[in-house]
Amino acid sequence: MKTQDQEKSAQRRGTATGTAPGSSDGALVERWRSLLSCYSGIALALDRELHAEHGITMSDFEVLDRLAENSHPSGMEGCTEAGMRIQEIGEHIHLSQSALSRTVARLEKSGLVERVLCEFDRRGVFVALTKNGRACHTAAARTRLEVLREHLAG
Amino acid sequence: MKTQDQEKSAQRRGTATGTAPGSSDGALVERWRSLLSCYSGIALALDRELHAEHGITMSDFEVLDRLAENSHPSGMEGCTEAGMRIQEIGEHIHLSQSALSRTVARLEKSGLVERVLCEFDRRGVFVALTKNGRACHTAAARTRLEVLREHLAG
DNA sequence: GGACATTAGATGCGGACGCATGTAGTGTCC
DNA sequence: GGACACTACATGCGTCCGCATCTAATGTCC
Repeated sequence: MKTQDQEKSAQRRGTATGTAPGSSDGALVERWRSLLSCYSGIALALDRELHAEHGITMSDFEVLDRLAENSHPSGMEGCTEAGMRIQEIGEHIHLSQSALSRTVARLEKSGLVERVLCEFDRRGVFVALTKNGRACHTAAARTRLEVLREHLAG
Repeated sequence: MKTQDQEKSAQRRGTATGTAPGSSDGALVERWRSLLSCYSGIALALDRELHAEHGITMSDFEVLDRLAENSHPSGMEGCTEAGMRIQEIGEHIHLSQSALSRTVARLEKSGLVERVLCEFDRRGVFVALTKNGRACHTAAARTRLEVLREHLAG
């Protein structure tokens, strides 16, 4: 189906697992491994800390973070929260639409965000931080920083 | 509950979400976001491709990869497979012990690895690539490379 | 050699994910 | 204005994960 030759030549170079030819391939895999390792370590620690200290997951925090960013983008905001469309959040987060929907549901159940039906487009939903949600985000952001300081060369 | 001040000052700097004080903190968060984004994109694509083309997950592939590395570390190997202890694999992979155990079980069920009871320590298990397992790893390694080339600046 | 801590691996459990699909509400074209 | 494609979000489903715990086999100390 494919060229066995490519792999054979890789083996001939003696570096196993495709670490062979132009060296850029090997370097690519090496970069990926390093990325994976770095991410995994931090994600594990961060998820654990966020869960232990604030009862939320990394994804939960990401959503809170987007909402917090959005609500005081320039330090000037009168209304407590205008809210963001779920879709809009989705554009700034690495989560499937379904996972995002459930994450918002979870956050709502925890009282950290509010869902407000959109008047203009009744399919849509606005999501806004509650008071508790903002407090949780503030505290969790501090936790994030601590974890990053420890695990991301600081 | 905590110092609103810190967050306020962040707002004053106008960059939201803790991008404020010593700049190293903000940079740290920025690096983390970048790492997260980079990882998420690649992981999603890689997992999809591996699943579609070889019916395995990223974790499955990682295990196959460790086994393949181990079995012909210098291009010189007579015996088909000596096998690796699960524990040993665990030292080189970012997966909990339970997840690793299940991953090996999955791979065995798919006929990609064999489990051999260890004679010396009857608690232990040796895991070795089968012929199919090696073929799958070879093919999947090519897939990985393609995905990395596309998603990791290559 | 028998009691006790320790280790290797398996497994029950609940949570989060992505994919596919369902369900409203919206735009569009005739 | 009614049919039809499309959008925004929710949900059923199967899978993978980590944590806690269990089991069986070593070691260890007396």
